[in-house]
Amino acid sequence: MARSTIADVAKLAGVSQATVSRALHGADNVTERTRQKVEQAADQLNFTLSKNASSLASGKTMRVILLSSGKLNDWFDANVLEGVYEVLDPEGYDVSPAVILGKEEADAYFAQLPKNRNADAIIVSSFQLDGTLQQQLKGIDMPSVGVNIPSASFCDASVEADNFGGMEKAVRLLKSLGHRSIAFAVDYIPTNMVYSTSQRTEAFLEAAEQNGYDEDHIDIVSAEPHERPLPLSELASQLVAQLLSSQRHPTAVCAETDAVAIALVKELRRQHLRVPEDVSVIGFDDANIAVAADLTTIHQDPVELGRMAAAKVLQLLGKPIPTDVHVGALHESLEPTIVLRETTGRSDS
Amino acid sequence: MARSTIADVAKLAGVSQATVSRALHGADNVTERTRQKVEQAADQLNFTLSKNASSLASGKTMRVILLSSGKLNDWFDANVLEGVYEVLDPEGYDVSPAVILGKEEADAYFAQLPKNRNADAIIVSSFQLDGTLQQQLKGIDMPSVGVNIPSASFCDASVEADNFGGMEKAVRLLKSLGHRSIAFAVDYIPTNMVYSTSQRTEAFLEAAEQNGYDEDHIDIVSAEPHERPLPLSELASQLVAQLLSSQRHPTAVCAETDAVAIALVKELRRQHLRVPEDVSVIGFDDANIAVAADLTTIHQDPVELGRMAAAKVLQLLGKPIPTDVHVGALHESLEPTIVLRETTGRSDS
DNA sequence: TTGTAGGCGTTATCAA
DNA sequence: TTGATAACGCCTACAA
Repeated sequence: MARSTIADVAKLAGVSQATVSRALHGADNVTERTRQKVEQAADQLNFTLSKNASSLASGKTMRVILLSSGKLNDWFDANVLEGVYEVLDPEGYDVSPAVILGKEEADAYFAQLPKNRNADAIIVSSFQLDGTLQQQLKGIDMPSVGVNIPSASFCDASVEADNFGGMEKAVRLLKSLGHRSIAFAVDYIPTNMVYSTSQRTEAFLEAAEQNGYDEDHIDIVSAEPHERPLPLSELASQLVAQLLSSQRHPTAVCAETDAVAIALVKELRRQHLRVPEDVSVIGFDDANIAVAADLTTIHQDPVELGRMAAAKVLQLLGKPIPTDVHVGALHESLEPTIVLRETTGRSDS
Repeated sequence: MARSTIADVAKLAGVSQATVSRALHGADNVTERTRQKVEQAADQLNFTLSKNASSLASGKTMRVILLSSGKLNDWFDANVLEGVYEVLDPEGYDVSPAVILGKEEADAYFAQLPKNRNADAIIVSSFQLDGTLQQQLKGIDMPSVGVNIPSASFCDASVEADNFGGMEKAVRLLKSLGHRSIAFAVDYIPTNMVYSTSQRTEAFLEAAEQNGYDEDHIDIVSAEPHERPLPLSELASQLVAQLLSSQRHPTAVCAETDAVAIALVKELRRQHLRVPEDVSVIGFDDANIAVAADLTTIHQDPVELGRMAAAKVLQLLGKPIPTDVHVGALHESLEPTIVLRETTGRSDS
């Protein structure tokens, strides 16, 4: 069955193509009677508008790109995608996910992007862009909104989970629990690409200082430099070794992510240290693995970040925004919360 | 900066539009020298082809729809998406995710689908389609491939994880461990939509029988009917109550999914039963929460399912298939494996 | 190997 | 409110 075109519908309904187009788009300047005729005809012919043809003619693609720095099955990225999809899909937008894993890929992608007007807007999730890329992003003619991007002022809008606020809460919790010496555990981060999570080390240091921890009571433990991702067990083993051999004897550790935290807990227990009795551990993210592992952690909500980002896209595109989506300033920050579970407790010492 | 068109490039390169098109598509019938000229010109003008215009002219959309029955942040669906993306993206295809959550949405979507030639192919993931929908899917002119769809013969191709084979392994494990009375735990499944996981109950029963368990040594515990998703703790509490009050005193339980299994483990421990000493628990899926919770489980690989599905799409589209992707028969089944962790052990009784 | 020209299915402008 | 008709940017016979 050959696809029918707007011309067929027009003929069947006895009107012009233009009218069909108007009717099917719910334009206001169409008689109710005409609209009905058209809709009937369209139904009969099993017709819907071709997105491609519409796009070509109108210049609107009805598509927005979601650029992720992680794979689509990463907890964070999958959740952002879900949020973005939730608000964009009902508005008739396709969301076109794209992933960019390293600096080279990013360069290649952005070099080709400005030329390519194949989307109405772009959402960039979770990585820092260097000066060149920022320029390129600015240079393209479509609105851009950043998600969890440090200093995202080069985007037209942005949302982020406040790493600093989150870390502050974690540190304050540890202080309340009586921990005198605390540590931060972090995987090695390749220098050629800065991710959102890399803010967290800085955030931890800042929070620790502000809460009265001095150099002699702070440890930063991190993995050896490595090219490809380390198995978590290997990572944890390196980190725990540093933790246990530190002269500062930390009794609590914040981890960069839940995954790192969980690996830490397992390795600590393997070394016959009790968590939380001997060592407290706090994660970051509150991914679904955190509840599975009963991990105390900092909760952020990437689905909501995605929703908000999508709302900003709509806003920048001059579209009405669904009432159930929050929308505030162009650049917004979400305050993480802390979730107490089983891996933190009072310090004995 | 106004977007430049193929005409601009043609002029600058001193060739015809047709040649530009050919050159940029890597057609073989273009002189190397010509190609270079064209590429240079394109570069200079910051030009790339417009996907929309190409699609319209060629009839190929270079887009494939991925239809999920779960949200995009569900473990299974996110992983399938990743797999699909991994193989389709390098081939120049966009993957356009769409989610359909209930029977009504499915009806609406499929009713509109046949009319809508906005993709080159469709991948349908993880739900059973009733007769009508099957007909509609058959009726459309684009290739369809199913992922984890029971009896997917109405798709042009399909891949699935073998629930029966997986369950068989789980049951055999329990038998080896000396468990005489075993149970299966399952959430209530709304009757208006059949998911892939609903095969698992059947699979369990079949496996149990074949391994010599009779009616007096098999329990199926399931939640009360409910409309909206139950909190897992609530679900677990219902299930554990049934488990512990059964006259058959099961010493091991297979769960429909990892999430159910983990909730079960927590609730059992809350009731002061030891896992695995008193009760063994096996999950299904080997999602990332399973390793976080040290859960013994049946491992399946949805990323690989996604990859294979995408490869089949390519195949159906008559495209060459990347060498690193497995491709076999049109309808294939993947055998799950069992992963031993900490929630299973010998039966004491 | 390259060029010419018609057409892909809509939208938008301008009249009517 | 509706109807002609010219774009939109590219592809693909077909011809050269």
